[in-house]
Amino acid sequence: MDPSCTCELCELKELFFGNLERKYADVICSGKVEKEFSKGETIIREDTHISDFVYLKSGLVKLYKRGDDRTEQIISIAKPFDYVSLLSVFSTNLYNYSVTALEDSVTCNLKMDVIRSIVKENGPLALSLLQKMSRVADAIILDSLRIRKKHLRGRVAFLLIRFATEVYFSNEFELPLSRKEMAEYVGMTTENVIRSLSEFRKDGILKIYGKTIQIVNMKTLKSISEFG
Amino acid sequence: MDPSCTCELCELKELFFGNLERKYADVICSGKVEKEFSKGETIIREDTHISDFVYLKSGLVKLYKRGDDRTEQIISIAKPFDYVSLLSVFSTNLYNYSVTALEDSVTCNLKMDVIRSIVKENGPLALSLLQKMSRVADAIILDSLRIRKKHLRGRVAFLLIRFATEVYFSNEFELPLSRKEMAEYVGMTTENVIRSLSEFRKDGILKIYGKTIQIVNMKTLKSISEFG
DNA sequence: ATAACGATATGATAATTGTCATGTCATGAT
DNA sequence: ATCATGACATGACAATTATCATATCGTTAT
Repeated sequence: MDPSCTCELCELKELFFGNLERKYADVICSGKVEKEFSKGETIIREDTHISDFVYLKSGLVKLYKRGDDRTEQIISIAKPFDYVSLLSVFSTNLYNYSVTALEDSVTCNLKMDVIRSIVKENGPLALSLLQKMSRVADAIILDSLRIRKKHLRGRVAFLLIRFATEVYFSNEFELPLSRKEMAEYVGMTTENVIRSLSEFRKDGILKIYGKTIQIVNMKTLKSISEFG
Repeated sequence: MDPSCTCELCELKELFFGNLERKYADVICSGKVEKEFSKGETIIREDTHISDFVYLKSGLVKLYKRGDDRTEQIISIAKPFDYVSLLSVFSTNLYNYSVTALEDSVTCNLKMDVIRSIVKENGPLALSLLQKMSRVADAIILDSLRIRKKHLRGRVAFLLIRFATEVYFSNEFELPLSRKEMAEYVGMTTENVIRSLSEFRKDGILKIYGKTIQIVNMKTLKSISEFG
């Protein structure tokens, strides 16, 4: 294997390389390209031709669909090694979703036709991909169902808890989303998301300094997320 | 290939057999079991151990998630050869969703461990499955986004148009869902779904005889579905 | 420095949806 | 035959959310 191909922390390594014979590993190694994106930069634009299989190495991104006017619908927030381009990639020639960096991010890109041809010759790798895709799709669908059961405040609480427990591992963090984006994710209005945050602040559940959120009363927030 | 293995109309044939050498085809053929379900019978119950890969040969089913009390959230309505157990099957040991027959249905069941082991040895088959799964997941997610953008009336209109154009291929059909199930699919209350239907009837857009729906003014219904 | 803009914030009001009560009808159980 | 039950239906009212107006603040462009 090409020694320069050292994605030490990269799940790609497990995903692909654990299942690859040397000859394929070399093909992938030599074909992979790392790309850096600053916060706010678009990584994938929907309705664009799919040429690359894109994997997130570091950073944070949003997966979303553009609307008619200036509205977007956010489908999910992805941490490193979550899917990214994994959906649609095998079913169509055009990306169905857009992806934008919420924080400075690095992706690892591989040519789709290389992936496709290697998948054909490598069952274990294919099985890994099936598992990965299955997990990603499930997570998106289940989250969406969870959110739909809640009211405004519950949705906002859910989102905050997500960031605290699964992205930043801290009760204090800087929101990677604007209020508008939070609204696009939970399917409510920007004003109403702001109102919820203000209420949480007034109730002593949160402290808010611009985009910095400190969860003071996680217990209450959790119960709001569950019921509301 | 076992000549008794004649799923003439079955997509499984294309999916598997087109990609299988004779020895694998025989394994699958001898392992497959057809099961019949009457309308209303449960095909898959969530939180149950996944042993089979289930494919819908004929009929119509709903994919849904059970709630706390007596509520369900319907995720999608599946025609023959749409996914069915395709989601979650590769990622977990327990079904994440339940599946129930909306019309008399026949499934083709294959043992998961057989599928898994064959996938490992057969790349092209794996690629077919990846494409299939990708398409199914995308359809569910995109539909869910489409529905969320609409108001009550638009959601109901959307659902009716779906049945007319993609399931029954006719402007007159018998609803396979109760009003309650329609509500569970579009994410609104049963009463409000009924109200929408009544309004459509009063406006001369539909004729309703119990579960039989006749779409009189498809053009208006479509515009309601698009805006509403 | 100033203007323009977008993000954040809040209030008033309108629109939409949910909840509860009530009633009919068809169906199946006793 | 009668009763209980659940699906369908409608109205009145409450709860929730959206829309519109307005204001502040910080940032960027000129």
